[in-house]
Amino acid sequence: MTVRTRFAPSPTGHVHIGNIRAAIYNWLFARRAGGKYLLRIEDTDRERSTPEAVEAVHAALRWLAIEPDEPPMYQSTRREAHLAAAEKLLSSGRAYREDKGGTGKGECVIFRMPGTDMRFHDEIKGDLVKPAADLKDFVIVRSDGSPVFHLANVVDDIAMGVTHVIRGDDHIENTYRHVALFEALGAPAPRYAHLPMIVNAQGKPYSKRDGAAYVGEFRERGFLADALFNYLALLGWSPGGDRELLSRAEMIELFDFARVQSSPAQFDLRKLLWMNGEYMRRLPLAEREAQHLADLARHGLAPADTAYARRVFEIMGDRIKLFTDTAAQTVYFFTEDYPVDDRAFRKAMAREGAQEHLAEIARRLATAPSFAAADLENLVRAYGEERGVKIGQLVHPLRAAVSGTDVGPGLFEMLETLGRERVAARIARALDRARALAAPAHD
RNA sequence: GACCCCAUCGUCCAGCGGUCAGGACAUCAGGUUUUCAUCCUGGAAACACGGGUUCGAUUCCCGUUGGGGUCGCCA
Repeated sequence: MTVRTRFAPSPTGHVHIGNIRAAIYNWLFARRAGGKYLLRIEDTDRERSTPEAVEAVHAALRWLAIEPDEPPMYQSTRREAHLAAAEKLLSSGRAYREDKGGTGKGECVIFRMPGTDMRFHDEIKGDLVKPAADLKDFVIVRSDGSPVFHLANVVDDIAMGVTHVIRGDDHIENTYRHVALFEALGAPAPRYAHLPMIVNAQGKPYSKRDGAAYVGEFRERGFLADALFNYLALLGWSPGGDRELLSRAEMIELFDFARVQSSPAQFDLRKLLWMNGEYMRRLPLAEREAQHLADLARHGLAPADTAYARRVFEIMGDRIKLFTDTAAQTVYFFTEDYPVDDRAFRKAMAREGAQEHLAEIARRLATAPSFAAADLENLVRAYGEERGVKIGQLVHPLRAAVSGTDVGPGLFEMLETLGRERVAARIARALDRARALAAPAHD
C-alpha cells in the first residue's frame, strides 16, 4: 500500500502556522514513505471561501515549496458524492432522518453510531478509547440538504485514497465519528496521527493576538521559507540527538512519528529569528542581493548602481537578519536624506576634541592619496598617534558624522564605499550641525 | 461539569532503569573588534508532588496537582 497523506485546510484568507505545520508533517511523512502528499481545499463555507482565500492557501504552499503531488480536490465540487454516501447510509440503516431537537427546520440526516465502545490507534498519542455512552449520533446532512464536515471529510478521504490522516489534535474527538463513518461506508479507516497544538506563552492556542500567526506575515516580515519550515518542523518533532539545522533531505530521512512530541509546544519567535539568521548567512551572496535590492526598492531607495549596492551588502556582512531590515540598516548608503540618531550623534560629538579632530581628519582625507579602507585606517591611526589620542575618540565621531548612527559595518570599509566626496560633504554638514547644537538656545 | 490528552532548565528538544541529567534559543559575566553584528570562553538555569515496582527511578505503574483539548444542523 503506498502512503497517501493530505493537507485539508478550509480557506479563511490566512494560513495559520499550526495548520501549515500539519502540512509540513504530511509532506515530510509522505516523502519519507515514498508516497504522495495531497491537498484538499475544504471550501464548503461559501461565505469565507473566496477565490482570494483559496489563493492564500496556494501561495503559502508555493512559498514553502510543499505543493501537492496531485491536483487539489475542491470539496465544494463534491456535494453529489457526499449526498450519495448519505443515501447509502440511510438505506443500509446506518443513518436516519429526524427533525433533531424539534427545531421545525425540517429533517436532517443523522448518523447512527455503532453503540459499542470505539478505539483507534494514534501514531502519536497511542491507543485511544471512548465508551459507547460518550459516543452520540450526529448530523451528517443538514435540514437544508448540505453535507456536514464529518461526512464530507470522510467521503473525500476515501475518494482520495488517503492512508494517513495527520492533523491537529483538536480533531481527536472527531476521530471516533470518522472511524465509525469509514466502517459504515465499507472503507478501511486510515491511520491517524494527531499533532499537539502550538501555544503562546500562556499555554493557550497561539493566535493572531500573540504576534505573527499566519504564513503570509512571516513572508512579509522577511523570513526565509526554509527557516520557517525548519523551525516549524522542529516545533514538536526532533530527529534525535542535538541536531537542529537540517536540510529538507535530512528531515525527510529522519522523520518519524515516534519522535513527535505529544505535548503542546510554545512558539518562540526569538529562536525562529536566530534560525533565520543561520539560513540567511548560508545563502550565497548572489541570492541575497535580489532580496536586499527588493527591500531597498520597497522603500524608494532602489540604487542606480547595483555594483555599488553589492559592495554595501558585502561590507554589511551578516548584520542584516531579515530582508525587510535592509533599507533601514543601509539608508545612508543610498541617500543624503538619511535619518540621524540624535542621541548617538550628540554622544559622539560630546567626546573631547571631537569637532577639532573631525575637521583635521577631513582636511587629511581630502588630500589622501588613496581612499582604500586599509589606507584610511592607517591615516586615522597615524593622526591619533600624532595627537596622542586613542582611536576610539576619532572613530566614533567620524562614524556618527558620515552615517548618522553608531552601528554599522567597519568604519573604514564604510568610508571607502561612500567615497571621498560624500564623506567630505557629510563631515562638513555634521560639523555645522554640531555647532548648531552647541550654540545657546534662543527663541 | 463530563470525557480525553499532556507534564525535563524561562523556551524548544535529547534522555528510552544506573548520566557530574546533554544541546540549542534566550539570559548573565568575560575576551576579540573602531561601533554593532559575528566569533571565542565561562556561568546561572530543569526532572511538578506523593505513593508504589525495583538492588536502583527523570525513565515503568497508580494517584494528586497543574495545564490544555472536546463536548454545534462550524470546520
